[in-house]
Amino acid sequence: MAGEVRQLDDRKLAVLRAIVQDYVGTEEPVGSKALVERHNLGVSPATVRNDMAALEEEGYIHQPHTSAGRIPTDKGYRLFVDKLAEIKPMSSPERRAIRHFLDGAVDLDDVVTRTVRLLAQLTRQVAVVQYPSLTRSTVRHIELVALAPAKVMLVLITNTGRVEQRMVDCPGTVGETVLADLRARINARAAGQRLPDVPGLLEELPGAFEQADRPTVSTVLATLFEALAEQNEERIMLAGTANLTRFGHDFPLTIQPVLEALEEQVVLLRLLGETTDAAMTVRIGRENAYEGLNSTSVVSVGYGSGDESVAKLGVIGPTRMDYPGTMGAVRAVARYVGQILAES
Amino acid sequence: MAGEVRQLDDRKLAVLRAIVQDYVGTEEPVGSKALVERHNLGVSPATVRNDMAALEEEGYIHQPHTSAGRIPTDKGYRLFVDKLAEIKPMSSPERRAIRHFLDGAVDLDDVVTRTVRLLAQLTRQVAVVQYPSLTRSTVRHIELVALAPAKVMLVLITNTGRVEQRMVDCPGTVGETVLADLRARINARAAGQRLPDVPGLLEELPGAFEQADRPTVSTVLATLFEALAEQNEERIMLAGTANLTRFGHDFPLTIQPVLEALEEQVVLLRLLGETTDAAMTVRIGRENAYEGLNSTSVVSVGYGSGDESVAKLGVIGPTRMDYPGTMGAVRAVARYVGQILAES
DNA sequence: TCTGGCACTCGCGTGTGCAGAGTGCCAGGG
DNA sequence: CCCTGGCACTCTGCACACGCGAGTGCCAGA
Repeated sequence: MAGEVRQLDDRKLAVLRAIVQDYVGTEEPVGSKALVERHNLGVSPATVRNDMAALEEEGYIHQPHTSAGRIPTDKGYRLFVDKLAEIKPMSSPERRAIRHFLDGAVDLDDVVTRTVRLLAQLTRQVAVVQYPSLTRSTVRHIELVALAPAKVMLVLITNTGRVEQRMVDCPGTVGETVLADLRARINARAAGQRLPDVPGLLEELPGAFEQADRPTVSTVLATLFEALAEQNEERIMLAGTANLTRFGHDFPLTIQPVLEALEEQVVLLRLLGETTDAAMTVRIGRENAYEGLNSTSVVSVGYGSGDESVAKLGVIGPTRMDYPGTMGAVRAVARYVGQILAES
Repeated sequence: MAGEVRQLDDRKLAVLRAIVQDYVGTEEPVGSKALVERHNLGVSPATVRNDMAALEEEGYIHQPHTSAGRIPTDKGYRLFVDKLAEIKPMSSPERRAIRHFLDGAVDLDDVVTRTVRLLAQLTRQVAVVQYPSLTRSTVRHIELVALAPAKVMLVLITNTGRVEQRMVDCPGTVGETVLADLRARINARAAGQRLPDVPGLLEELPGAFEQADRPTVSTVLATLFEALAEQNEERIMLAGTANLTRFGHDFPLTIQPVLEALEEQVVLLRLLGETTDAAMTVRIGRENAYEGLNSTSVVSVGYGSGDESVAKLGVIGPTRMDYPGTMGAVRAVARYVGQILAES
């Protein structure tokens, strides 16, 4: 008896899976007859109808109008993603294409640009790539350049290749020897350290200088700390907005809030921020906090040069998306970007 | 008699102006009756109809269907922009708002970001701002940093605050003294020079070094020249794509090619490239070379820190746009950005 | 040269009718 | 007890017809 119950449930799940697959393919509500024709479930339309009724009762599917086919709900997609589908690995030509496309990059900007375009093209959706975040990275080098007697340029270079620069207006003239000394001391202590740890390591530094130079040193350090702390500066790159036109028929209504969301870096950052670091995150429809994205799904994952992720990337598309394929593409791209970053 | 002929022409032009203004406001074909009601031309609808027939004959307006009102053609807008309209100056509160908004910027990235957002908001259209181009700028400073025994980072800083960095893999170990010497020599000759002129000035440089160091020097210089020459790297910033949703009813058809165009930096760069430097350029509808933008108009102008323009900015909107207002906003923003750049 | 009048043309919104797809339910069979 | 075939029902989408209103072009008169 218990066996039969499970049997039943298995079939319902199969029906749900079939509905999701068909709907994603055709974009039209799917009916019982079409279902049995296209997938060879070994039962009749009537049986499927009963299962559909049950699935609707449970809230996994929904019919837009009384005599139309069924459409998966957010809950239905959720179940599909969690239990019914597996991430579809990229084919080996696809892998080669990815690798080839990313290998040509010359600097960090280029890596990010290429990545985001690639992802948009692979998934035919909107792609988002976050620049390797300052917080997670380590200091590769800090450079001080005297531009004018009392003007110093500070350049911060991270292990991920990111460069941040700041102008410093010093309280007085800065001697070249002092600057060289300061540069050496800063780098001796900070190089290789994680950015958030750096201020603690440099705190005592002004004490090592002569009284006269301390204001200058302090000013430079203050600017450096500011640059280190400025997490807001996390930048994001977008591509594939033109793919939004494939969204649906009730077009302007759906697309406008999405375009607005995409313009707000803050929204995007928060969106990616919700990604749990290593594992791939899928947010479906109303699961997204930002309501402009209530009819979209976000697939995101962290990427990084080593084991740990320094930033995130992802894809935004309609809830009706090809989840296995999208997840496969996102995962593959994230891996390769990680490798590229590790190499450089 | 000649006076009467001119009188007539003047009225036709007034009619055209009125049609453009009304159509821009209402987005609906404008008829003769509505026209005389809203603008007080001192004549009857019938007279206006005759003028309209003449204007249509000349190709300035066009009726979408036999019994509908008239819509300006590209040629009509062109005449409007050239002869019938004046750039509308910003009101003084608007000027203050612009100034205030832009003054808060801390670095070049920030200036560009703020500018593009401001422009999008003011015009309620898509704004495009080109980063100050490397070609036009001058060298402020070139920095060389040894990251590893045979790895040097090259940082190029321009007078417009732009920073470009490159990794250099040297043929052998690089001594710190050699590097310091090279740095000093490069800056002595290149600082203050226009970027395209720099390679010529540094050509002879390897000769000043010992035989053993020349390969390294040459490698570094080669990378520098490459960075200088790389005009392709001209970057562009976009904002206001969400405003595209206000385009029209035949929406997806119109908007898709536009979104595609906006994704192609190359297209945008060429678009801005067509701007004649100082004067404001307006490209209307089919005047745009890129056919995806055939139903849009582009208003663009150069901006710069001094007299001469280092880059361009502009706005992309439907051919049916408020030209005087848009041109006013573009001009005002360009001026203020120029000032900001000059100050920093 | 402008004006008022008039007949004409269409686009658009509304309403009706029909076909097709899909459902829910019920009774019968394994 | 579950599955199946059949049947009546519901609803959408589409095609077509119709009438209204906006707008025009033209003509005769001031």
